[in-house]
Amino acid sequence: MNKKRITSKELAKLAGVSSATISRAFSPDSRIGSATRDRILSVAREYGYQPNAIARSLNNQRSRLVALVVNAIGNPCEAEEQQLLVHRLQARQLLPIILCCADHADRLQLMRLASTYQVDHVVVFSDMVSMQDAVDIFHTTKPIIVSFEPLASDSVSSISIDGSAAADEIIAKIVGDGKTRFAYLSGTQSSWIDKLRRTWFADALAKRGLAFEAQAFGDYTYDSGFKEAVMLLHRSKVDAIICGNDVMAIGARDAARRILGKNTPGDIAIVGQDGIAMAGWDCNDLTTLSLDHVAFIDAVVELIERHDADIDGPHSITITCSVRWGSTA
Amino acid sequence: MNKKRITSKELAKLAGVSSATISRAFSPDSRIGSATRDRILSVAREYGYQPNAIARSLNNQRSRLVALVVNAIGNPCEAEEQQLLVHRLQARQLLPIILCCADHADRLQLMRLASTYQVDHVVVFSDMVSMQDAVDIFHTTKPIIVSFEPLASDSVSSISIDGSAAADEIIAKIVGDGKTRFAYLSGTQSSWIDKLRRTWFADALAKRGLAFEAQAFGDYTYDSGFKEAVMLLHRSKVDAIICGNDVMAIGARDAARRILGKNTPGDIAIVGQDGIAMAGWDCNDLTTLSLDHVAFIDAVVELIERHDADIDGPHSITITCSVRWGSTA
DNA sequence: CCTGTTTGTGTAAACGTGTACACAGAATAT
DNA sequence: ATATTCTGTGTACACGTTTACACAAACAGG
Repeated sequence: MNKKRITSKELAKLAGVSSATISRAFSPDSRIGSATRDRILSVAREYGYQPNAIARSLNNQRSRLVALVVNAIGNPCEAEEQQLLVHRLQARQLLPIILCCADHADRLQLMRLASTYQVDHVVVFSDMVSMQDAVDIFHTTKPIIVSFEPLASDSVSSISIDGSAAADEIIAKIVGDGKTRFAYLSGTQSSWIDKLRRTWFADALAKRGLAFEAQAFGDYTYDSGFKEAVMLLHRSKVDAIICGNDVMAIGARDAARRILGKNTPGDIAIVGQDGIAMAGWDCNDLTTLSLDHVAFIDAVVELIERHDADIDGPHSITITCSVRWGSTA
Repeated sequence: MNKKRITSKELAKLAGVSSATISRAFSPDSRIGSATRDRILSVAREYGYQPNAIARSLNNQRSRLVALVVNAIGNPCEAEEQQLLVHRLQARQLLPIILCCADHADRLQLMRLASTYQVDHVVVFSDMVSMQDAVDIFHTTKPIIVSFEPLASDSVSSISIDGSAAADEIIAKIVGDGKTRFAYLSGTQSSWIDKLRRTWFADALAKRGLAFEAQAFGDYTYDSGFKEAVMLLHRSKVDAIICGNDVMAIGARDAARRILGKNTPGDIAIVGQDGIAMAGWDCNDLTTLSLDHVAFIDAVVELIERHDADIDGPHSITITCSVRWGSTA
């Protein structure tokens, strides 16, 4: 049970070779006789030897650890992407370390802690961390920022997301259905990502001589979507609500139906953003500005691989959003 | 940007001390003059020095890394607990490495990889990994198994979950409402956790002279809940479905309502398990056998701390479930 | 003033790898 | 036949810390 792990030197003695040869047996492309290798591997299996990755990292200057900075784990909008990314990383023998923190100061502290572990790559999903903070903390690593905005430089790679065309499609449909009074339900007060998403819709409205009549601020949760929608609908006579994410949209839909007896899309149109799996569930069937999660994570992996191989290529990739049409708008 | 990280020896030269003193400046309880420490810390800040955690781990034999073996990240039932645990770990300066793999062989391979990193603790959430596998792979670490069943030994700690009383309450209510024909919708074919959960309800039924009339197998997803419920309701005349988790219960409810026009709880009673936040959303309002996530994670942290401090105490903790009453049963 | 303790610091070894270098022997070329 | 390459292995050091030990200086009590 609590047996100590065997080291390469001890195994060397057992196999009658030097510790260097042990190391070679575990390195695929190294000069070693195949008979020796087989013998070593067999003895290694017998004694349960595995090279110590910590020692190897120290020597190699490569830890094969990847830090993922995220807002939350439970939040479905991020979770689907996290899941995909974790799988892709693991297929490349990279281990993900999750950094997830509600408080901003704590989050920076946490990032500093992770940087101490010499992570090879950093993926920042969180819009709460500025590019500058990430670069300062991981000055040795070149972080990958998921930014919704192309801000790559020589020290940061970025993936940006363009939803303007999809937003235009959605607005066209809703306006075509005769709706004219729009509200925007933000996910956060401060985030510029939220501002950008809002702009996609605001521009589409402006093109048609319209504008948002009202705005409210939630926190990306169901409860905040519910509460803010109630207040919004009591305050003004809007007939369409664009929400910062899908979960809030579900909350808003529930509020409209339950508290005010309004149905979608007849009485009111409700639109989400993200395109999470739950949006497609029969009980939700949400119309939503949908991100292609696979393409998105493909892009992240692509950037990581370039970074790994020190390949110079474009450091910014843009993903275009599409629409998932449901029965709420 | 790609500047190399400064080492303790270099900093020592800059501060006019030896590298040992640098190390002491960063260790809270070590003999060092406070003037020296202040000077070192100030120089360190100036040059952006941080001790290399990899090197420290190699020396200390403690990595402060924790491996979390989970089934999925996106799955809400686990995600809430993962989120809580990650926060608690980070507050203790422990970094979580997520191991998440659909395929069983891959999962074992992944666990071997993580064990290579000398993780200090292992938390196995997954019911797909046997206790024996975990012990074999992490023979140096004493894994913590979340097991639903008290199987602690000197090499494994465990947290078990008892839902029998809550299941009895639920069955009492449903039978009291006049339902008699029960079906169980499992989450998996093979998992013994699923079997255990089913037993809680089966026992409660047996106490009242009843038994499950039908059984179906899904995979814990919404879609499988929907599909299996449709088949179940076409096949037999059940008027109550107990589901393996909340997400499947929502799928089953949608199927009953949409495909067969049956409403809860009048026509059919539907019960979930887990007590995820979504169960409380207005559009769901699920009756569910609910786990106290906070108590649960408290228990995990408790075991980790005991393990950390080498305190001998009971290695098994049991959490009792309660009922969340909704409008579906 | 001498002995004994405390305080602060440096020296050196250890943690477990990977790899540059050296070198012996085998294989190949001339 | 010798000269040259190639193959397989060992030796020794580096990676960046922490810490046991040694030691000088400061300080206490007699």
